[in-house]
Amino acid sequence: MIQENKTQGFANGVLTQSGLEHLLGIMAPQQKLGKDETVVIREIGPKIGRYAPRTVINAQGDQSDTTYVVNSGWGCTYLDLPDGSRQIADFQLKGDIIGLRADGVNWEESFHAISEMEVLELPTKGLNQVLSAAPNLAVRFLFALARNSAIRGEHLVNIGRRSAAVRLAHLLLELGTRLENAGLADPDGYDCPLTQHDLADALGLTAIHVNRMLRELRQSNLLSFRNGRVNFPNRKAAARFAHFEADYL
Amino acid sequence: MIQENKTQGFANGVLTQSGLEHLLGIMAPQQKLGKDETVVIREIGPKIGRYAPRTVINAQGDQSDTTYVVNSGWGCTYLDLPDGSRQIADFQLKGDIIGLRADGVNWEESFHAISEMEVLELPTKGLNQVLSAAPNLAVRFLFALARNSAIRGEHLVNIGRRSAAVRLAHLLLELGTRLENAGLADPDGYDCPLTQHDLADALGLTAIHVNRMLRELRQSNLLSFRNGRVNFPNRKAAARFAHFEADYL
DNA sequence: CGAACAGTTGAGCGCGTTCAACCATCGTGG
DNA sequence: CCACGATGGTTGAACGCGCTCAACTGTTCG
Repeated sequence: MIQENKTQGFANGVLTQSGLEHLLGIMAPQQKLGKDETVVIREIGPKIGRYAPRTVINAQGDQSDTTYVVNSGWGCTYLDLPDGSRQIADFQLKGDIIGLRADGVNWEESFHAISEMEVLELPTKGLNQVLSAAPNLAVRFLFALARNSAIRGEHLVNIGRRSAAVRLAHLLLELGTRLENAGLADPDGYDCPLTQHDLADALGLTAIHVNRMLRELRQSNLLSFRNGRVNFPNRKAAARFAHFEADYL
Repeated sequence: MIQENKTQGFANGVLTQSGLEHLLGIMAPQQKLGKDETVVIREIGPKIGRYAPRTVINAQGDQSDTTYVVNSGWGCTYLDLPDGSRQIADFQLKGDIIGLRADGVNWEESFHAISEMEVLELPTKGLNQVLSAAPNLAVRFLFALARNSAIRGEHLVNIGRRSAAVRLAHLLLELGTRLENAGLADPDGYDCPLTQHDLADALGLTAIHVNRMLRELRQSNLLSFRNGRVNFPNRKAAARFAHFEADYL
């Protein structure tokens, strides 16, 4: 039990009942768990995928018919541009869904494992049957998608209208809150596998400028990010500085 | 019939069967229309809302329990910032849904009518019942939300990684394609009720710079936007310039 | 040991901003 | 009927945030 919590994984790649229930709960905490949901999930033949850090799970333009639900680890979805740069749309943590879309619509983003990841893989084509059999599950997916849309809206505000330092602080606060909501961090900080380059690609900045802004934030005693660890020495001040309000998560 | 198509509205504020079917089709064109869908929509007591141009339909933070589906006109969802500026997350055209989310989650964006709008208003709390009665409809909502998420992803790329002129061209091409998909425009141009200020707020720019970039695009013969009309004298060149690919829509 | 990768710091440039005028159009009231 | 204020659009000048280019420092891994 303690071991399972520590790794946040399913035991030996087996889809345990408690693990699945826990995951669905985090996917959409507002929606109480229906008894049928786990049953129906199992009926559509889910697989458990494990991916090494820094591997591409699904590439831009792939004709994949898989919908993913993150169970452990950090991922990101991004778009590559012709000039070689990329833009990360959002980061995926436990309970986030990726790739759900209409049949025949190409998957125009890439999905990438940042740390080691364990994901639930569901064939998208079985979705229709799943929903008709378990309306609770349909609502759960809807809510998860709605939150995803809200997160992207907040990222748009961040990139479009905020200065580099505020942007950076906002993103690091968001990630901290999301980890907390998934039961994976406490308010004073968290382990973060992102590089400065990842942050830059998510924030529409260069890695060099991210580096400078991190120094500024550290020297202002608002937050620090060094050696894979984010710390909030004064989280209230950081939230005020970044205009961060967790309501959208 | 011709009159209805011209105004793209329901007759006299009445929810006609053909109008409703048409709207659901545009919401998620990939999904063929189930017989039960319109019936169930009617069961949850939909209203038809009409809004004058430049009015707020739903304000940031409102405890609204309404999900909207645009039937005619242009809207936008945006977030206001403490410094008085705002960021438009996306524009809503016919078939787009707004406000779908979990119970108890605040609506953290504002929804604004840009032109005169006609919207279908559905009580969000009835959603659960709707989905259990009509799984086809649930899938339709899922697909509409997934497309919305994809559009926001593309907007993130736009704002995060492209120059002002490319950004602007990309957005105007996207809006043109979306209007075409809804049967409201042809490839050479469309009527556009947006101000340069609206465009600026969507693109993370100032209205002044939008003005300059529009002049540049016009002088390059890529596209023009004057007096409420967008024209594409050379759409292929414009699409190449903007790296616009319509796959995500 | 050396290659590859992530992080760090400095100097100078340029895109998009701010500030400031000014014009055109339109609805409104004296 | 024109005066007017409000709104949207247009243009110029100068500033500054974040970029580019460049160099250098760890650290990890073959």
